[in-house]
Amino acid sequence: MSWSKHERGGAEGAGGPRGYHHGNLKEALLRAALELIAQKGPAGFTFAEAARWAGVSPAAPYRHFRDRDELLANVALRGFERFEVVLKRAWDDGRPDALAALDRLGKAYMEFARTEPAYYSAMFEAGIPLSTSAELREAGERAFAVLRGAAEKLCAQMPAAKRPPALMVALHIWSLSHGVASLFGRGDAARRTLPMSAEELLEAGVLVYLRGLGLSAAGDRPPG
Amino acid sequence: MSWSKHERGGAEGAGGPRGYHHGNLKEALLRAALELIAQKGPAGFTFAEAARWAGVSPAAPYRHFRDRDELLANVALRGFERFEVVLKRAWDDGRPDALAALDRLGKAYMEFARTEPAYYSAMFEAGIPLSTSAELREAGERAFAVLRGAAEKLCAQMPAAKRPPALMVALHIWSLSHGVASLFGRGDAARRTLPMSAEELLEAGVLVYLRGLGLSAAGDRPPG
DNA sequence: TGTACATCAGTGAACGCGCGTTCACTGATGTAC
DNA sequence: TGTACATCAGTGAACGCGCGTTCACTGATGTAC
Repeated sequence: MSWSKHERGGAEGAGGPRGYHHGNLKEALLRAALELIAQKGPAGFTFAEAARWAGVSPAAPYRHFRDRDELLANVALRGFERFEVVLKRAWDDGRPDALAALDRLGKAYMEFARTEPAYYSAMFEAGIPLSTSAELREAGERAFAVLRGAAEKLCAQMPAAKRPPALMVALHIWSLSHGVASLFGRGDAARRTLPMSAEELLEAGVLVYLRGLGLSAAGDRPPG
Repeated sequence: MSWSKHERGGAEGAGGPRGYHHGNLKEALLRAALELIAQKGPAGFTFAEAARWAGVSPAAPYRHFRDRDELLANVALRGFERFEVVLKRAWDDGRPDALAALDRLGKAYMEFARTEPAYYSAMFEAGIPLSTSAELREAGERAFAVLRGAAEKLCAQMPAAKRPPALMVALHIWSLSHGVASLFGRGDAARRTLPMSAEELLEAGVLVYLRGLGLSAAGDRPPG
């Protein structure tokens, strides 16, 4: 790896002419894919165009990725890794208390979907089988594990007699977040309009849900 | 319209040779699109292949649809219409009571997503702007109106002082349903695995949510 | 420090393919009289 | 009932295009001595 010597930005342009070797083509291709997905969705992204965008011949990408799908899967993998980091930071081990931390977690979820639509769709909407690679599946599970950890902390606050399964709680919160994000959370033309922000909608939904679980601190009057 | 004379099935095959005129090509193309979307997703579906599948020359579809997108939008339109019918039947004006009817509604939602994945992805995941046509937007709104009507009936049962906005309730239920459906509800390779059925997950989630709204009949102990 | 060499990461030309789209056309259908 | 004609819904050949993929190749880099 000689990346440190040849660190380069995205496409050709800023940085003057490059030599015969790109130096960091794999990285540049990942960024190109991200850019193209953001522009036209995971469907409208081609291997050839990624190469062009990276300023390289159409044969070059084959040195780094078997095919288009492998590149896409790598984008999704990286997306899960970032997602995990973002969610973990927001959750912050449930400090100062689980409810406040969960609120941040929801906001972070929506912010990720909004500001990284390309990652988000590679991860959840590109139809990449999780079986593509063990690495991908594990990265996805680590991201989900943050939600699950949050659910466990919440459930631990409840009296054992009326404690729901933490896994189920995590799945509910994930589903609601994903539903809000994909229906209302993005800037596409395909977006549905809404009388409130997606963040607010999600926050209100989670509060109602938690109250339903019996978490008494979770808002004592109906939200609106 | 001479369809009654020439009523035909999907692709060429059963039914013997057809004449110069197909007789019901528009219909056949819609079915072909549906079939192809089901097989390879909304991305992997081409105008030319739909024509081939309908047993017709590649130029023929242009008599019925301006381009690929218009055909896709028609699939989505028809999907919303069917979705509305299915949801309405399940809701059945809230008989015998709103909670039982809402439970049926949730099951119907999931069943539609599961048995009609092609419609479902054309409607929600193909990235077709709702602004494509007024017809499409209105069909989408009519389908959502069923959920909204259900939310209104539920809210009406609550004391006015603690009554949440029905629109918000409808959006929460829709988001949760869509989230469960798209993460766990379909047969793709991209599906996530789950320790329970998607229907059960959704039902449990809705119950918790309703309890959070203060609907006391909505299950008095935590589900699991 | 210099030289020879292996390895790596690119090139660029070529290919076959399927798609979208157009065009003048033609067979079938429906209708006016 | 029959004939002439307008309209409609197809054909099929052709085109340009961009993609995916391969191939022998070559320039740059790193390393052994």
